[in-house]
Amino acid sequence: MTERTAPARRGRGRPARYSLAELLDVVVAEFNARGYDATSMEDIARATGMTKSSVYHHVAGKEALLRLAVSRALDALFAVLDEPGSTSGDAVDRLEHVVRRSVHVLADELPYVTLLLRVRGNTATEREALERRREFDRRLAGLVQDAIDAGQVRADVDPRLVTRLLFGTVNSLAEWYRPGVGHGADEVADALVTMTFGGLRRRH
Amino acid sequence: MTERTAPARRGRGRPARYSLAELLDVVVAEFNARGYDATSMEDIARATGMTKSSVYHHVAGKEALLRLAVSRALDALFAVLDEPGSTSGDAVDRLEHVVRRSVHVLADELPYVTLLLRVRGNTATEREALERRREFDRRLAGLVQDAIDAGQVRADVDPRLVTRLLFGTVNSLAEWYRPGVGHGADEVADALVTMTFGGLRRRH
DNA sequence: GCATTTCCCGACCGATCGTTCAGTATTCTC
DNA sequence: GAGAATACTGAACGATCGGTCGGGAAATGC
Repeated sequence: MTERTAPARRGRGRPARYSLAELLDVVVAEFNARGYDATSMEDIARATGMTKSSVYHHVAGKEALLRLAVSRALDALFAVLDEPGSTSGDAVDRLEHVVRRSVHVLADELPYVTLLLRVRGNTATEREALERRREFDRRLAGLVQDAIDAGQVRADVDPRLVTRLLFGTVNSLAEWYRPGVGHGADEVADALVTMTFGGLRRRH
Repeated sequence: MTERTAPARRGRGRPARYSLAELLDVVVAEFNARGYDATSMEDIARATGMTKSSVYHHVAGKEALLRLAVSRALDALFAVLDEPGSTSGDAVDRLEHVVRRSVHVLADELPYVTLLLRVRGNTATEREALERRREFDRRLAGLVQDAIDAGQVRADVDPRLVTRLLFGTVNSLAEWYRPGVGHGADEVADALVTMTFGGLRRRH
């Protein structure tokens, strides 16, 4: 999305040790291990095997690395909303589709989404990320409202409250889900939908 | 719990501007606003109206402030497990009691629990807090297992997965719940139990 | 082989970090 | 009021922060 994930470009000078995407993978792992603020450029240099100044050859600075990372997560999440399953069909099915696909995005882009979910708003970059996240949450709330309006989700609970609980559950996956160990993303999505929609769907 | 919340002690010398508990309230608010690592002792001094060096008269250092704060949260959470409703009665009712009371603790001690949930393990203090959290989670998993063994919760989902989803939902409250605005803790607990237990309880 | 392009490094910058300390202010006890 | 006790301050500490810069290393194109 941001750049070709291939080793590097072909061209004139000395070949790079990292493509931008590869570099970002290493950096985001560091950010998540220690937290963005607690991770120094020295930490990043050590993790990449380069020196601090070499890192600055690839990116403008620490904040630019954060921007690249959270943008990747946000792009992946917003893409879910444009999928056919999110825009057509019964409202409750669209909602369930977005929930399931959000789980998969979280699993596929785990480090990037994890970083996004921890952004606090200290810098301009972080505040912009928070604003995009809020926009995403508004879209989700709209889906829940649609499902209630369609009479497919019980109406005796506040839709905004349901939205926060439902996607709070999804986001909490970032705290413990690890790809490859334990359950796969499909199983987790099944369990989550069973638990939450079991209580949300109108009995029939 | 940690100290008398009263203005200060009565005694010989100059009266203190803050009791330890009052100081901690201000500090934890700062930690949560910017994140622990991004909050400098200068920030804390400004928020309290004191100078940096005055803060050191009250506490040993920045890490000691964190330790006091997360201990308060952990003490409150563990206390829930010792309540009568958590130790007697049907297994599924004990589980529901712990969920509801955890929501209330999270609401009552919101800044402290929020801080606890964001601990990453950079220092010895943080790693000890993480270990206590893991012990708490183990106790929770035991409750879920009991409810499954008693045939009161559907057995076709992994108990550890259910535990993580269920209390992931509870913990996600820290991301948006604000006392005084929107719903009260009781309403949130009701909605959360309805949504999750609706899908968890065995149909009868 | 030589110019060009790209990548990378060592040394250093001013700012800020958490912390210390010697000293001053303010209060209580007697 | 003398003296003890507690609360607080200003200035400075070494360490580390994110970032800069000039130059050398390694590749391509001709």
